[in-house]
Amino acid sequence: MDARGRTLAARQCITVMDTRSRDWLEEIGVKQDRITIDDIAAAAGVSVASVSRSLRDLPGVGPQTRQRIIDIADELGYELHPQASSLASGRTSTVGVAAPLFGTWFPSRALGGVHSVLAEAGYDLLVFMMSTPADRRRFLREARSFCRRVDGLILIDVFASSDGDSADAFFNRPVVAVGERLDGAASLAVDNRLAARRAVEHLIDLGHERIGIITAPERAELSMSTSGLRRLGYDDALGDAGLDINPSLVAAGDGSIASGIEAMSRLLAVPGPPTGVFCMSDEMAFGALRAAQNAGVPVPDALSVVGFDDHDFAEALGLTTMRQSVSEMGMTAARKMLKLIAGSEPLSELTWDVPLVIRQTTAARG
Amino acid sequence: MDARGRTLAARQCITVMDTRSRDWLEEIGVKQDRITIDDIAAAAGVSVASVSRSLRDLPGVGPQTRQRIIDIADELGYELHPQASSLASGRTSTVGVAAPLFGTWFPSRALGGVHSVLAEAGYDLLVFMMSTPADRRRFLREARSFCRRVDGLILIDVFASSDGDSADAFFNRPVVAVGERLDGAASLAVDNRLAARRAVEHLIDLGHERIGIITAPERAELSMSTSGLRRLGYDDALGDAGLDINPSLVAAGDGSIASGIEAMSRLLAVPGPPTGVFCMSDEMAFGALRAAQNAGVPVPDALSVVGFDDHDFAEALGLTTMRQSVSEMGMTAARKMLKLIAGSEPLSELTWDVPLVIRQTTAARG
DNA sequence: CTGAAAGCGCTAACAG
DNA sequence: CTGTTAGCGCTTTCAG
Repeated sequence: MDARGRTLAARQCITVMDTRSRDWLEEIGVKQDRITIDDIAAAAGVSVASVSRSLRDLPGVGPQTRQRIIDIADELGYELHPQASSLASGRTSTVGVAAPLFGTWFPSRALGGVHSVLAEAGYDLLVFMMSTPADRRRFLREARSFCRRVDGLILIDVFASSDGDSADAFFNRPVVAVGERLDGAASLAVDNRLAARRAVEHLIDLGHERIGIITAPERAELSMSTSGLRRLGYDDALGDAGLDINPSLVAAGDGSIASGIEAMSRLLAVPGPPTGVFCMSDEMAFGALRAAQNAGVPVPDALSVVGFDDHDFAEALGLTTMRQSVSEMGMTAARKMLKLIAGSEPLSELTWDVPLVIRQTTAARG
Repeated sequence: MDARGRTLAARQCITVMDTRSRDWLEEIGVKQDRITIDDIAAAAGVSVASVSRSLRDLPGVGPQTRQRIIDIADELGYELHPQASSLASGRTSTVGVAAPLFGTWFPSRALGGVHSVLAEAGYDLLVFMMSTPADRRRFLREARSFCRRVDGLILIDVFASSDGDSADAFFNRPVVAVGERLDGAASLAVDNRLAARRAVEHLIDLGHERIGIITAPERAELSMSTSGLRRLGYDDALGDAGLDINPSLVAAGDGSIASGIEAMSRLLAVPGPPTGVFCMSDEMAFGALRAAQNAGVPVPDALSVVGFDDHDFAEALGLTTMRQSVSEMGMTAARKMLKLIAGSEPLSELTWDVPLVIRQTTAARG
């Protein structure tokens, strides 16, 4: 350790220990920068085994001995060395979270939920972001070594092809998937088809008959992606109501506001324009709202819009939408992970409810 | 290892090894689940030291020996045990990122930038989220043990009081702060005062004289927070232009869209309402835009609005704003961290430029 | 209830 | 260029 490091370590001690304990440390011959379990054992006059047991609330230590050890460790500012502990025990006290893109609403929100419960349980979070296809390949390549660093893996909104091993076999760790079902993983998924159907039925109930849809992109890798399922829900609702599916009322977006603006503009330009529109994401719905405004089409008087997500902005903008409660999904996923790690539960597939939240962008057909 | 674990490990091997290598493994007596450096050494007929050197591109191994070792490791699907490596070397190949709230735009975006460069450099990311004051306390309490798990710490948008140790001394690791200056840390900060001044000057240049401001909350802990500095910039601009600072044109928001709506509504109700408004965040600006729309005040004809952030939505909504390029800030911070870890650079304070981006919500006073 | 001792898998001197 | 060896700091049988 260089001079600078030494100084820093010394300063740090000042924060942690009072004068008495520092003197004491020297008295008992501890001069190192880093306090180890041996120091505590020496200071307490016991073996390292007893220290380890005491500090981890394991049985096999007398009450007064234990308390003394804890007090001393406290006073000396002892801190467990995570890597050493992990090497010896095989546990890591860390869970991995892989998600497509943290700069994006859904995964960020979910990550927040996951973190809040895991932090409380004393787990750290190792993150792996997959924005690009290259990242996805990298993940597959590095996944196994990544997984050695964690006790479990939470996959947010990531698809894993099921050819070959199931998820827990491949990663050799318990895994919980949020947003999608996954073979060999506990999952927390949304019934996208049903939810979309409900959204469109809301429009139908309001008396709308020319109902458009702004779609999100398909994922080529998957036979039935979120987008595809939501599209089926749209078809279901229209079909059940005896309404035709009009291809000119289907506009493709890419998930962004800008694409929502563009798609809505196209829809508004159709000969018989829709009086109601279902958007596969709130962001596109925001765009749709803006396009309507630009075109002078009053919402909800001349146009009803329903979104999907319940994005943070949805309430303020009065958007009627399907609520995903992503943060809560994250928390639930984290709790499930904790149980899986403890080995106290089997895998399970939970379908997350997506209620309709009616606000100000939908109204009965004028 | 229980039966289930054993099975999984076996299945996993199938993915990684072809038949030949599996037979070979048994031949040379390897029967464990986890392949260690010793197995590679045995298989290659060399010492573990040579394996370690070869795999880490360290000098001191003959070219053909090295290649043979690499091939064998590859064939056997050898994977470094991170904790063991870390325990022995003292390095962790991980950097910590602490931020207030990942569900929020600024930190999420920054995290994305940080991750992209760190991932490429082979570092993992350990995250620590501080949404609540309780989280902040927890961070201070656990920071030192958290830091043992990382080679460096990136603080996004977190304030640390400077009483007591400087940052690198306290954490005993290199730290880079993004968003704020911090004693003992490299920093990447924005000149909030100057940027706000520029925003308001833009309005002044456009001929506006009654210029309102929608403020973000102060942080009680700090004498001069982001919000306070931006307010000073507003005062600077008005002062220099010889315009009065009218307290009734100052409306407080909390950063949210909803608060922006409310604040703008208040401003619009003032006897001499502003013709231009500077919002301390884009989100509040979105709210302001909506309030104007609700009130039938055309933007930018009767009201100019300038925000601060260049939020993802700003472009689509045509908002004139001060661009922070948060993702790039994150990338720059990460690169700086890499250099600090390598020990090749001193701390530095970089002031990040915040250019004005003129879009459609500002225009000359009509 | 307590201690001794054998590792966990890898790195890094130090010899040869 | 290569091998030997002594740890890194903690956990966990196994004895006592």
